[in-house]
Amino acid sequence: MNVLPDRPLRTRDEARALFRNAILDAAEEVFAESGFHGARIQDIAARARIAVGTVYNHFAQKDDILKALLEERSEELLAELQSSDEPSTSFRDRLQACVARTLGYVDRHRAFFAIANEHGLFAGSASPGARIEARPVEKAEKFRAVFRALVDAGIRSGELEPLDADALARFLAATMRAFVLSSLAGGDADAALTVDLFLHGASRRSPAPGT
Amino acid sequence: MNVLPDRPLRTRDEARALFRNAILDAAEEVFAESGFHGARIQDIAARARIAVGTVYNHFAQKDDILKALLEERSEELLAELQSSDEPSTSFRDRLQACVARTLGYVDRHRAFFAIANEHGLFAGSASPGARIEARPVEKAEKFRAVFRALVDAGIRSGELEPLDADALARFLAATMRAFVLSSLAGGDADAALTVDLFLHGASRRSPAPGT
Amino acid sequence: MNVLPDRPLRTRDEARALFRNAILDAAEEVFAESGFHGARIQDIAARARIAVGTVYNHFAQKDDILKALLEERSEELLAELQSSDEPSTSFRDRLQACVARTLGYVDRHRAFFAIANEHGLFAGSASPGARIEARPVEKAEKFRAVFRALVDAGIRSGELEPLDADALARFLAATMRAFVLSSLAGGDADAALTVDLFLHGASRRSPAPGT
Amino acid sequence: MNVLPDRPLRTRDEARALFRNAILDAAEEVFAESGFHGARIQDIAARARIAVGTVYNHFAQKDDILKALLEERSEELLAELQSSDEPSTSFRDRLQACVARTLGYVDRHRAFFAIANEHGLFAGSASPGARIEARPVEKAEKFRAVFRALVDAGIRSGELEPLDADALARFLAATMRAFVLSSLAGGDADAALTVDLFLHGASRRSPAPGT
DNA sequence: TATGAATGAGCATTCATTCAT
DNA sequence: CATGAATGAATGCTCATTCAT
Repeated sequence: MNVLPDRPLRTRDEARALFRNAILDAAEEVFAESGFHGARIQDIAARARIAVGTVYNHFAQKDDILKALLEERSEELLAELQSSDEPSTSFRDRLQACVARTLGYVDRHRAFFAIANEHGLFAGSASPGARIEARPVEKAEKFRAVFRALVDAGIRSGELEPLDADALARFLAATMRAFVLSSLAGGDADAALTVDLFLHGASRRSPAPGT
Repeated sequence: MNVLPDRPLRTRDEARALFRNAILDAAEEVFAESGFHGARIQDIAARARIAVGTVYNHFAQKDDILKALLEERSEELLAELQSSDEPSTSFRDRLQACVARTLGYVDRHRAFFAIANEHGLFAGSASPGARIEARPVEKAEKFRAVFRALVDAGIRSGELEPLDADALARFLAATMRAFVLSSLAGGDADAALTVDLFLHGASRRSPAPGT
Repeated sequence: MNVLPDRPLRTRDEARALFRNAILDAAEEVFAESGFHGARIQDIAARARIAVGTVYNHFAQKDDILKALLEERSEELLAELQSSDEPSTSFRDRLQACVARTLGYVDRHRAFFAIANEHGLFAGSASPGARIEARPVEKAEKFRAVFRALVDAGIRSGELEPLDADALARFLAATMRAFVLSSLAGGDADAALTVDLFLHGASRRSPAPGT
Repeated sequence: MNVLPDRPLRTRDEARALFRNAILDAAEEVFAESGFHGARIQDIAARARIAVGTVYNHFAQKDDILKALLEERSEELLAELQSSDEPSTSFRDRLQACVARTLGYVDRHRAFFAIANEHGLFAGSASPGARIEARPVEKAEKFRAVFRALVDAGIRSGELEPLDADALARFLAATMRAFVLSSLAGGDADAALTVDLFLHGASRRSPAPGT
């Protein structure tokens, strides 16, 4: 076992956290590669360079690994989104910052997003079988809340059409998801384009002269 | 077993097709309820009121049931979308017809969509583990092609902004997906609103008077 | 697999019963050799010359095998004891017949008795851990009832001292158990001696002349 | 950990003995509650308020805890039985003292007896799987010896019927076991009745007048 | 020596697949 | 071809035991 290479361990809790993290990191990769059901605890343990039993010293069940993964990684992203939101700036700028930050996080945690999407974190999956109990849904709620808040602000400031805020929030989530997936699939993902499409749609703005 | 109650069977093939369909229908429900991995062949057989062995007389492996399901159901939808597309009408009308037809199909095949979403048919999942081999991806390609064709037509006719057609197609797929999911979740899904957001985005169009 | 060698199987139920019995027989041996916890399903399956999965086609859990074993074998013994009881004969004869029958059954089902004793069937174990749920206890109750009935008859007929019938029944069970165990351990077990000790105890009856 | 609260520890050995005893006491309870196989080292350690590793500083294997428990507790009882045996008194009195002492010990060590019975200390279990190696049997031998000695004395003094001494010893053990179990189960256990049944059996002594 | 986390062999149970009827 | 019981590889989880601190 060599989760903790060089520096001597300070505290017991520090060591625990290292193991826990090694497991989560390994699980992130294995889940992303094989899906939740296809992932074997043994694979996760092997990838983390620890024994199977050790996994169970940190998580009571396989489910709990997934839950912790979704919970903690998305909490990170949420924190990043919220901490960096500048309510004073224009709505468009806030939106673009949000998109850019998300795309950045995606780039650093491709595996997590692959999993998160499969489990409807970003925009609800419709299949109950894909969800592991209710917890992930709570997380999804938080994301929805972030989008909803953004959209509300936009409506209040008059920058967004005063439509059904929930529908707009869903539309925003979907638009972002589309470009996040494109980015995951190896494509380019342009925050400016994303925001532009969300704001102005795909229709021609400046009609060709002489039309 | 009683898949085929009243009318006497004409041909051998007719009987085979009835079994095959009963299996696919059962699988659609069971997959939607429990996810692909959670679904047991036995459950599918039971739902179809046939024996386990019979399932294997029609499909070599569990995977093949899913593949056939995605293949055939989406072929249906594709056919419906293409057959009803009136190239002569305005782009907006074609688009709205497409959205309306899709929402209608969703309503008749909720279970199929739940599955299709999980397997990235409509807008690619990023997790390889969630996909069952490569076939579904081919189907997804066909959907992309439909959207792509629509978008191309829109660009050519000058009704859409001449942006990256792939990006626009993805944007269209995502927008539709958002409202399809909302519809699946029991919400209202308005074809007109969908099209509107796709075309003009969420930003305020007619500034409040006196702004 | 060869649970059912020669004669062709008549009915489906007949085949089921053969498997079920093969499993119970195998389990009887394995449990007796290794104890319940030491016995592995695989061992039972191997001894029955069937696959592990087949065991689970007949019993939902390991526990259920033990329960069925105790239940069915003791029901057999109970039936034998009751069916052969001649209420018209003298108490002593009835008692002796009961003991003799039991010793005979023991001889034919040594393994079962080893298990039954471990699980308190015959005279309650005091350790809750050794018992598998409550069912065996119900069986034990039935045995107690048989002894109790015998003892009651003895008291009524005036052949037994009118003491606490429960205590007498316990005493009878214990006496029989002692000789059953002795018989299991390979010793001689004499029905007449058993009955004699139960009836007259160990003290000297006819004092040596000149004492 | 606080096995040794107040008084300062004299010697190293004294400390060792305290730990050892704490473990045995804890094991006695846990074994009695869950059976040997159901008991986890961790449970025993927790009950003793020490760490798992500490258990292994005192006992090399789980088995050894059980062995020591049976060994030492039964040695205590044996010592008590032997030390208090007055060879000069009448056989019946010696017997009754023996029974009374045993019942007293049972009352103070219910858990031990639950275990001892399960492991055939008092009157051999027939299941090899229930036994943990050969040691407990040696202990059982000692008990048998005590009963055997008592019975021999009885025969020699002419107070017992000169039957097979082993059979009589087994009969005595069984009789005592029956009342010990009754006592464990919460019933009354009467030393006088026990002795009486052993000596004179259950049959009517003073025929109803006029018979 | 006490500690308690790491270890991994071991086992019950599941379920896709086969095949005799 | 339908049937459904048999099959056995695969996997989650447990827990006695070890060992670095």
